[in-house]
Amino acid sequence: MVDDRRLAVLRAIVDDYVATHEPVGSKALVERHNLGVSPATIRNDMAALEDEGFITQPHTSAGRVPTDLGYRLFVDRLTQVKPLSSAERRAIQVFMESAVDLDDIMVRTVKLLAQLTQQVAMVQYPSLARSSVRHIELISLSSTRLMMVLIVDTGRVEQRVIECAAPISDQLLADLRARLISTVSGKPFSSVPEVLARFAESFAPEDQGLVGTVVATLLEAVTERIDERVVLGGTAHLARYGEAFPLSIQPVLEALDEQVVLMRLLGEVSSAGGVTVRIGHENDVEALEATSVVTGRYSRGDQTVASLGVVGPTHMDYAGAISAVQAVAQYVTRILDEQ
Amino acid sequence: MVDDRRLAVLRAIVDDYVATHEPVGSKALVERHNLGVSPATIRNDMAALEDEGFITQPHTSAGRVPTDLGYRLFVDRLTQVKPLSSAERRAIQVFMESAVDLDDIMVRTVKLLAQLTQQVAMVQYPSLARSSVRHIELISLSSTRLMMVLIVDTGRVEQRVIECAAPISDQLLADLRARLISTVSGKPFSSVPEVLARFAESFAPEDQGLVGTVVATLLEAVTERIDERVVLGGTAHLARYGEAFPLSIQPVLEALDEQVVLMRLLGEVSSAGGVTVRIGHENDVEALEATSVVTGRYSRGDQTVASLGVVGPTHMDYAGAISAVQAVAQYVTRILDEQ
DNA sequence: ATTGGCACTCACGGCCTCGGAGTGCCAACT
DNA sequence: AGTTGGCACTCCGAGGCCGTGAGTGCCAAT
Repeated sequence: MVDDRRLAVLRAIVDDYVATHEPVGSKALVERHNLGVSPATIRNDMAALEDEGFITQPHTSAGRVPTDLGYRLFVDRLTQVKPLSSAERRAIQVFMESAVDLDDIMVRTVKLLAQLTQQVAMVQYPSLARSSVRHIELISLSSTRLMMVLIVDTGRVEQRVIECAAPISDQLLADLRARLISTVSGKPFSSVPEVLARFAESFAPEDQGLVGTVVATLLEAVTERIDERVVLGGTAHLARYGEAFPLSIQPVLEALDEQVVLMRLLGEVSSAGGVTVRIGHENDVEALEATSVVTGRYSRGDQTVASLGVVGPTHMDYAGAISAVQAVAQYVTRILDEQ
Repeated sequence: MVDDRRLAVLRAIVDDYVATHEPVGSKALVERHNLGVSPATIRNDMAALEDEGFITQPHTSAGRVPTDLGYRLFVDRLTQVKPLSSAERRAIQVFMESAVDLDDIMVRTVKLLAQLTQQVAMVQYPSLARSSVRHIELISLSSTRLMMVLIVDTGRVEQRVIECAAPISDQLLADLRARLISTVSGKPFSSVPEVLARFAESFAPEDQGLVGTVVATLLEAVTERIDERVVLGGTAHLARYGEAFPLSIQPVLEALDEQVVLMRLLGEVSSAGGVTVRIGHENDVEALEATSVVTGRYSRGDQTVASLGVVGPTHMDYAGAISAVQAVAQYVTRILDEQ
């Protein structure tokens, strides 16, 4: 009973604060939400919530504001994702379906996400699909060590050292090299996994272990985010919070300017398939202490391709952001599959 | 004599205002710059400059602030571009030389430019170089009208209608189509002009007019900015101007979020080879009324490839921005040529 | 456990004052 | 004519001073 109401109070505080961006007091709370109790009772609950670290007051005799911990609890326990309206879904569909190519899809996606959430949106976007193999080389370093050199048509060069269980004969190496070259060179990264699917089978059984290792290494190199890109959109939404934003938006913009940071934000996704929310200092990027990041993953076929998400102030509409990220990720996945 | 001093005064005002972002008065002016006259004289000059529309006062009994027109005059007449220090040049060289591929060059360029100017930098970057022709089709619409359909390997489709001076025989059309396909399909855009250089010559003299038209149309389509991209960097610098920035930075960010706007900014470059400066409302983008744009062009070989530039408040360091844009454009050109 | 009452706190907005920087004008000087 | 010093005037902005009101914590009563 008591605990239930406390949660309700927390939810109400978050809701109000998100809506108004102003500390919320006990009286306003009972008026706006129909909790069937008096302000005094709420005050007690608030004191308890403050003790537990979920809310805080900017100064004595001001209303309460949720802490990062408060948002965390709110997100974990209270949010029921509100599905998008059917009108929204239709709009998304139309907007996305008119995309021309991969670049266009990404640009549209980021626009869409920024629009839906009214936040800064980011879409990670493996250029895998556009790179292709120019050449591949296998060099023997010692009897059990190989170096694989992969030359991408963008001019980039990737090197890997491969440790083999058993010594490799020069002949096998030459054979493997030749067949590998003829199989993958000129092929776009995206098709390499397919092309190599049955590659090992054509070798003698005793060599398949080694071939498998080499193939696996190559696949790893190709699948890895070699040449990733992140598109950013809706940065203007940051400016909306004027002075209300804790501190200036400058550090945030600086952070978002760094590809590396964006990658990290988008990379640190929970293994679970759903949407991840990182609140305030849960982001280990210092400049983003006052922001929350909502990320999701999208895929093509049945392999995960990359992530997308939004960045906004901690006092954001989590329910909306989560459902938008989820929905957009789904649509992108669908569009990619259709292509 | 008089006019000379007035220009000196204007320059001093711009210098001071750029440095301090505060309206500059007559007394401060004579103190900081050693104009050999008294404040009263300066006041007279200021009054004249104000009459002519070069400066203005935010309110009575405040110092003067340059108008857009004032900046224009300043840029046109007074700026002597200060060359970069040799240390700067070396740093640029090192930074740029370690670029891996085209993408990397662009990312580095935009970073560099933002760093040097402490402004928002943008680099236009024709993906021409990366697109290639998948297929080309010629369809007869009437005896003198053709439709050319160009399919790019990114999946994009370009259509052009070609009006011919004389009727075209089916046979010529079929021949042209076949030879065009075999000549350009699979070729990267960048090589198409070269590949088609002597294409028309292999046709019968009486057909060369038509073939020339078709080739010209194709070249146009290929050379045109079909699939251009713009990278943006240093947006954080906008936030530096806090409230000092006329109005909020939101509209500016919004504008910069739009590829289309960026294209326009970078596209409207004076035909002259040098650096173009557009000040305040000289940009016909409304949101950028309070900003100036400095753009330059870079090239690969001897054909102009694309533009780069910076966007900042009208009270920016024009001399620095101009020289930085110029220098970076030169370096990019050099790097591209070396590749 | 909940509630009404009460005294206390403190940010915020309005109001006023005052200093100072800057101006325009005018008369005097070169 | 151009330059200069003097002078009265304007007006922004910082600082100080309330009064108000929302909000709190505590306590006694239900």
